[in-house]
Amino acid sequence: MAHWLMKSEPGSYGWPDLVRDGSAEWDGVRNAAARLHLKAMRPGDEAFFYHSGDQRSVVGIMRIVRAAAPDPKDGDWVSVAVEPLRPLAPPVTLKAIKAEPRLAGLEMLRQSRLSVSPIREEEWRAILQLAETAP
DNA sequence: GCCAACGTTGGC
DNA sequence: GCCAACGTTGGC
Repeated sequence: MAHWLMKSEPGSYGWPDLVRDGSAEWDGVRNAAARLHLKAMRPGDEAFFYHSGDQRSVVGIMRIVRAAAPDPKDGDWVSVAVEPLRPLAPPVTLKAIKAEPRLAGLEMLRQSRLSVSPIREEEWRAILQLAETAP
């Protein structure tokens, strides 16, 4: 099972919206590198839900429930279907991520504008640990 | 509000 | 095919 990180502006679609909806089509991605990552996703993969903008935190974990299919709004692009698994309480802030040496190689730090990025196994565990040990 | 990073567009 | 200009994203 692979792990991912997916960003959204909470003002446009946030974790609470996903929890309310029960599932969502993760569409609107218009970046070639992000599209490659979407296409690599398999049902059962897990992804962090990251709030960009003011919050700048990983706020929850979701599960990929359907592989990539043509984006309903534009068939040149793709979307996957996701479901919320559980919130990260407390959220893991970008600040905490940057302060953790084990996360120095994180793709989302290297390319801050990339909205869908892969997360290595060790990195996934390190972020979960940050959530558990946060004050 | 500004700026860095990066993608896209259009002129040549 | 190159590159300058411009637009967007996201962090500070």
